[in-house]
Amino acid sequence: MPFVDRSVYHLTVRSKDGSGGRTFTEQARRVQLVGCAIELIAEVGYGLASLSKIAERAGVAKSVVLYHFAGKEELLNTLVMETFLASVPYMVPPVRAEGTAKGKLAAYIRANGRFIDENRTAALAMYEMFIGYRSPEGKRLDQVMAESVAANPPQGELAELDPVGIFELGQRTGEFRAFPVPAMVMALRQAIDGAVMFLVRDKEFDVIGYCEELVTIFETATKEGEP
Amino acid sequence: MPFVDRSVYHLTVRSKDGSGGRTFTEQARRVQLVGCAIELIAEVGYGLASLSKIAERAGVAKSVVLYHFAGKEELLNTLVMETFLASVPYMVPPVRAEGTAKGKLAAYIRANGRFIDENRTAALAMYEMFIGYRSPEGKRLDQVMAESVAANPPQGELAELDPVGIFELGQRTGEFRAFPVPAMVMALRQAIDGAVMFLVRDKEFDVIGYCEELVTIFETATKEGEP
Amino acid sequence: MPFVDRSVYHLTVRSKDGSGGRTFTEQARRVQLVGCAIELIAEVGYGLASLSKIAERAGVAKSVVLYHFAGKEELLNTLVMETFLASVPYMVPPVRAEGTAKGKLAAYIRANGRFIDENRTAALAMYEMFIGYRSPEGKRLDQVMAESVAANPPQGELAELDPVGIFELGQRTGEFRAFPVPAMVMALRQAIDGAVMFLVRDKEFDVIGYCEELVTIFETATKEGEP
Amino acid sequence: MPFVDRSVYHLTVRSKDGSGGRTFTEQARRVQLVGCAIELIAEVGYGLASLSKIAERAGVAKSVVLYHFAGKEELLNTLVMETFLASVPYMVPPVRAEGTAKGKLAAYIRANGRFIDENRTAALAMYEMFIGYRSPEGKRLDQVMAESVAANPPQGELAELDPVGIFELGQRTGEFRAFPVPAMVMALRQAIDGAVMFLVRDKEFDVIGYCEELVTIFETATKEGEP
DNA sequence: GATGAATGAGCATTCATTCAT
DNA sequence: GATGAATGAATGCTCATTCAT
Repeated sequence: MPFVDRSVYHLTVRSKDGSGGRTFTEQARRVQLVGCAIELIAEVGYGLASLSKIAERAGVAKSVVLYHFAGKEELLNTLVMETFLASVPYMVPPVRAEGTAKGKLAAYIRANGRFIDENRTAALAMYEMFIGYRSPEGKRLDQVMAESVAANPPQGELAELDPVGIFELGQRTGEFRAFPVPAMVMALRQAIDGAVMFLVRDKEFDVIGYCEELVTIFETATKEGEP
Repeated sequence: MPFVDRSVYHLTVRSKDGSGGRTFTEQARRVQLVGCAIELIAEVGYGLASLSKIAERAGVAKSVVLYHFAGKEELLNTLVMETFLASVPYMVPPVRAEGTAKGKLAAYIRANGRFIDENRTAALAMYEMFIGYRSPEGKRLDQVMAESVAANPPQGELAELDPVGIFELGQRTGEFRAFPVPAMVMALRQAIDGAVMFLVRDKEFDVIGYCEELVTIFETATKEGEP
Repeated sequence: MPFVDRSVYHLTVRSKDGSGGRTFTEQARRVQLVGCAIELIAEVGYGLASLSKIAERAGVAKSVVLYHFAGKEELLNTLVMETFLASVPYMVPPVRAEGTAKGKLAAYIRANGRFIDENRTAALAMYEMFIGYRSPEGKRLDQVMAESVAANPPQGELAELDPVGIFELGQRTGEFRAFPVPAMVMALRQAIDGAVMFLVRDKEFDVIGYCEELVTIFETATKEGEP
Repeated sequence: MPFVDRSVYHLTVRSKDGSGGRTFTEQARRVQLVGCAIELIAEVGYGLASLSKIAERAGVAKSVVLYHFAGKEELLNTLVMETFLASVPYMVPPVRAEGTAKGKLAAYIRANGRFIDENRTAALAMYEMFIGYRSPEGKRLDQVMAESVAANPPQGELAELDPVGIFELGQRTGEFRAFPVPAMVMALRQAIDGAVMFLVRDKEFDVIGYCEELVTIFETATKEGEP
């Protein structure tokens, strides 16, 4: 799982003093445990992923998990954040490289597809988290993240993970017709998540091909002059 | 919730000997409990919906739930089947009334929208089930249903809940371009489920309007001559 | 333990609808579990009294305790309230029967002694609770009770468990000298609790005799003309 | 907390070979950790005072505590012994300076009051220990100490911390009446501990004033010719 | 039909302690 | 001297299910 290797970098970067501050062992365990959590959640879903099972999968005692993470919540937060950060290098450069909204849209879909294709387990786990997670107060992951985003908006690259900017650009330049942006965003995001649903059924599913079809669908659906 | 009243009919119909066979009280309790389960799941999600809370909401003892349903599994199966059956009268007649594939596609999306719009709680619960449910063997709801469908394919009306026939018809008649049907089905189904995701955030969301936009998107996306 | 038998009466009386409302079995279990909790706390102290050990002592599964009590907190509340209520018939009538403050003071000490003498285990458990208990927010039992008393002051008999009224009466009538009442209350209450400390060391300790000595001590210590 | 500084001296004195034998660092760490334990226990009680929290308060790793003390038990023993030893210079000289039993009794109460007044945190911690502590075999602190005292009776100054000698002296000289000494000792010790209970409720409580009242109470309660 | 009672498995979390470095 | 890592036992609690009435 290339995703997990890459995440080591991010874990280190994000530690308090900016220089690491975690020992090598600690770092490795955290990565291993996050990896096990990803695998487990991808397999059995968020609801059935317990700390015991994560520990079992990692071959350590349950208390080891709680030694390295303050609680279930922190482990999960880390896992979500890791996956998000891991997707940034997939998504941002290709979108930025395109000059037109149409080009950015296609790049966005293809990049997302590539990330899912190359991080199948992590993508599945994230999907499970999105649909199954509830905070202690009962909030869904997207609600929690929406609030967190409202509190301190993502700077720079992270902001570009949201396709809303692409659609607004296209409507400003006249490339796209005058559809309601939130509806188009939802349809697009859900359609992309459909790739993960296919993966659930078939681990060998052709994610790239599916996304090419999505490019066609959303290029025609947004084109000026339609319908 | 008009949906639940209607479901009484189906519950009766589906009883083993084909003629009812459940007493009126039994029937009423099952309906009541399924209704409570729907409300609870819509509120707190599948993972946090326990039999105790369902019983509490119904104002009966926990054991009553297990008297009327063999276990949590059966209650959930019933709830899913009920909701599917409840959607049939919304979906089938409008689609049948249309002569063209394009007409059927639009009718399908609008009918589905109307069902979600008029059965918000049930639609939400179903969505939660789809994402949170795992069978005792670890299978997701769609996997279980796919296998069940494979074992004994739905006859008559139920078969028409699947949009695959519409797309195949359109490609045969030349109305639609030559896209891969499974991809288009997934994109469509996921986009429609997006209406429920909006409902999660905003109970007053304009489902009908969103579905009109989907009609536009998928009419242009399927039209011959594109892209 | 006569105390526990008596407590059945109070448990019944205190139930919501005034007529019981708990089944006989439920009532019996609650009494049994409170009894076991009292014994255990008296033996090992509050800190080491876990639900598992209470259940073990009662010969039932741990979950049985949680079936009959909402949580550890409720079990403990019940136990404290039971013991308080059980002490009322010991304390109030003898104090009321006396006309003078001096007579009431002696009656108070002797009645408290009789209660401790005849409910050694419960008295010990209460003492352990008073010194060892911390609410989830970190408050001691006397703090919690002081707040609860402030919120809705005890009516009638319960109010008479506090010796402050006796001292104030004696100072009004001129029977007692002008000592600071809170200090005298503390000294008296602590001295009476000394009987329980003796019981810890020696189960056969002569509580009644000790209390007679306390009567002498506090009669001379309060008498007008002294020192 | 002057008490802790003074305790360094005692820690050194008590080390195995009688001549010190601990390095300065070792000594300082032990003092620091005992001090942190005192603060923590005074704040949250014995039951909730864990090694982790003590270490956290001291700003060291949890394992450091176990490096300097064989286990929780040894840390606690040290803490108790320290506090006892710290009280000796408060208690012994004033009592010795008095010639009469009456004078010694008053000096004992006042000296104890001064110690509590000037070592509020330590006094509170000790009180918490007395009520909350249980040895691994289930014995209370006073039981453990009673046995330890029986095994090798305190020599010299430490013996004078017990007021029993004062009461016996007074009865021999005819200053005091013929009360049962153990009862009077208990009443006195408990009444003095009442000062700590007041401190729990109010950190600014006038300990000295309270002890003056105790002097009055116990002078009249012990005086020959009474009641 | 309905329910009160009981149960064992599982959960997240805390804790004192051990050990290698 | 100090510490990071690991661990097993224990805690309060939730849950689906069984059973006798």
